[in-house]
Amino acid sequence: MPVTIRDVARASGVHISTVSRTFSAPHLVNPETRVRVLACAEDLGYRPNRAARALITGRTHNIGLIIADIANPFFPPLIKAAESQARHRDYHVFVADTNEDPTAEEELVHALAKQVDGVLLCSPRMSNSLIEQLSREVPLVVVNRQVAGLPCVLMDVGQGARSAIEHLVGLGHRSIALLGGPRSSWTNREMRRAAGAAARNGGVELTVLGPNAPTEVGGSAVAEQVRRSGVSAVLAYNDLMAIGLIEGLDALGVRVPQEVSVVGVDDITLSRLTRPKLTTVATPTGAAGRTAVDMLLQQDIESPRGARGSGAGTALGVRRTTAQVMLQTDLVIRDSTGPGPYARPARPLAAPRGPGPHCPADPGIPTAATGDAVAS
Amino acid sequence: MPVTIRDVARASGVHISTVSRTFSAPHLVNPETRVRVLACAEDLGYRPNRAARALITGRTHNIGLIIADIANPFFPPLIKAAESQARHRDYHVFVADTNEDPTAEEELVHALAKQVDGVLLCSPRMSNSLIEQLSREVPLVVVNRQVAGLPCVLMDVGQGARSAIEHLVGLGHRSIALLGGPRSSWTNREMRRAAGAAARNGGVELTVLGPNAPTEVGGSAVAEQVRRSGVSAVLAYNDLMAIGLIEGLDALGVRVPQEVSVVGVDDITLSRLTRPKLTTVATPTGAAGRTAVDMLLQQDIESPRGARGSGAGTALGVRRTTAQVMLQTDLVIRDSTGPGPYARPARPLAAPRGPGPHCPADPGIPTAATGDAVAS
DNA sequence: CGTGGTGCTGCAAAGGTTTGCAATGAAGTA
DNA sequence: TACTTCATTGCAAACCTTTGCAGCACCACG
Repeated sequence: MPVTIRDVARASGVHISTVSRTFSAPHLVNPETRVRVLACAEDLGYRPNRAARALITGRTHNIGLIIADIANPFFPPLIKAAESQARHRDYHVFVADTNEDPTAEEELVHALAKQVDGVLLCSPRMSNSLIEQLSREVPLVVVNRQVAGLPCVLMDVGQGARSAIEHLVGLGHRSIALLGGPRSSWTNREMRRAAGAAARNGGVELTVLGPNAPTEVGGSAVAEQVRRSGVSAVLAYNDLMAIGLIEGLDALGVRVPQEVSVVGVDDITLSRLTRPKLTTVATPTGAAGRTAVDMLLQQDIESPRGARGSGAGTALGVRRTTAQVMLQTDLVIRDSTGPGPYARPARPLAAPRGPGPHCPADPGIPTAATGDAVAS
Repeated sequence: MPVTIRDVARASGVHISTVSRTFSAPHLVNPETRVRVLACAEDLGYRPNRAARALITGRTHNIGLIIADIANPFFPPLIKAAESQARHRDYHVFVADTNEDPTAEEELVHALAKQVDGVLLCSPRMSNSLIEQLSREVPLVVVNRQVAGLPCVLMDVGQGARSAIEHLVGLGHRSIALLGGPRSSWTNREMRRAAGAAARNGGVELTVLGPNAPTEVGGSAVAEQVRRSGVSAVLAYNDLMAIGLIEGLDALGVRVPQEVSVVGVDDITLSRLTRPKLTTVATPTGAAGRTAVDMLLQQDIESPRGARGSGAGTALGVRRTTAQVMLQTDLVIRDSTGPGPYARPARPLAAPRGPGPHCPADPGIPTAATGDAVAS
């Protein structure tokens, strides 16, 4: 019932190879023949069978995008950027959600392997060794994880965490909690490392609470624990947790930022809509999506896998690009952070130094950073 | 380089067909042979090529999910439910985002057509006739759109809009605005129809504002217009617009719900986290995803497309299930709606009547519905 | 011993497309 | 005229898998 290349060939009185060329190499066929074939194809409603085409060319013109949790607002901007970038290059993107489940991740890579030309692994939860192994099955680009020998796109959450801690220390907080995220998250490890260093550096105490589910409920679930710990400020693994935590604290009668300051990570749209508006480390998700697609396609074009007449020597030249890109993050100060118990009348802050913390002029509740005071 | 069935056959000293059967019909092969083949396959890291398998069986064990806007929090629960349901049936789901663009929709259906066994079209923006045409190319199930001859999953937003209007009328609002969504949205038309009828019924005035982009910015963009229109209550196309509107009104110094009441639709997670918490019409998104997958697989199993030895008579029996399922919606009253200018001291409300509007006992800002007053 | 059945395996076609090579014919060149 | 070049088209192999059919060995039964 589905109309194939053969039907078109019969209808237009040419060989199937001519029909094939009409679609995949039009310059090789006589203009008159071409229009005739195209007319017949149009007439019959012919569409090339992409599976069959993929089978012989080894290229599907699809790329797979594996996402830990599609419901996390962190990801949609990344997905959209990847899609638009891919579309420019005449590729389609298939997204798959793993529900933070490493098993599902592996399974989906296998499922996608032969139906896409490459896979973007976003914030994977599986082990590095498994990733390396899977990369032998299909070209991989990893986002938010460092894997030796594979192209990676990283967001500098270390720098972000440091800025956040420094911001809190500057506000007079001496006892800070870090709400950890999933144990297997690279971002999580980076944050712990950098936040720990920054805390030592600033001479303040850092309590790590976690791991936790990187969601609102994960955040609100630790509210009680945060209160008991007696810290005056919290850096959360992501905005969702930060927002959940604020909710949870609110329910406990603890006010943010008056009693506890909270900083998130990601700068999801939502963080501008809650009350108080969230101070957070903005991550360049769009750029990450675009970059990842570029790296994948670049590596992919070099080695058209499985094609036959690939001439001599290419078998050797499977030189993979193993570039690692690190993208900047940016602290955005809003209303969820305020002066801590050890806030001293601070010297007036210098003008924003270079590309550092960004402080939007907000007419709402003044943050400590905007309030001026006498030097100590 | 990639290892094929032939390599496994060679390594284990059997014919490729035996290898094939080891995977797709294990009971047909001698247990001893089977373990040997499996061992070799494991050894070599063999994975059946799904494209090739699909080419001959006509079944990919994938289903496509086309979504208007993945960044709209309305969709993720639907996606997740569809995925989990599909996974139970040993199917994988590929999600594609169209950015509310009908052209992208069509293109993606074509791209997916031969790589999936069926497509779920969620809140499509293209025309009914185009949908019908595409349905000849690949089995389709439509969500949030009524298309004759195709299986559809609908959410009863008409009922929802009616409840919302009645709720507002009951609170003493006489002049209500409806913030329309995308023109080509079935949901949008249904809401206008039902809200219009309910308004006439209640003897109140209904102003339709729109169409608008179904996002926060779409909502905040009409804030000024809402204020000028002088209405005391607004029913928005979805929660995102409602939240955007509340923000926009806030920026204009108009307080919600004191001066204007706002009702959304969808009950996204976010609607519980904003201040004020949003009164909204909850839609059963998870159920919709599950149902749609079920309907697709059911229709799909009946007609294994393109297989060869399909015996006699099946060509006739392509009887498609054209069931249409309508799912209930549910008004959830929170804090964004309050008494209107014509609120009369209401008689004490009767206990929640049956499965109607749901009013959670909320210790926060009392809504009009929970505040008691003297009878008129 | 012949017949029938059963359990396992191999053979080869089929699915829809791409593509190197060869064939054809026409046009251009010497 | 003979030879080359070029544009156009056809031929057939190849991609990897599934599956109906046939072959084989073996056993049991009569």
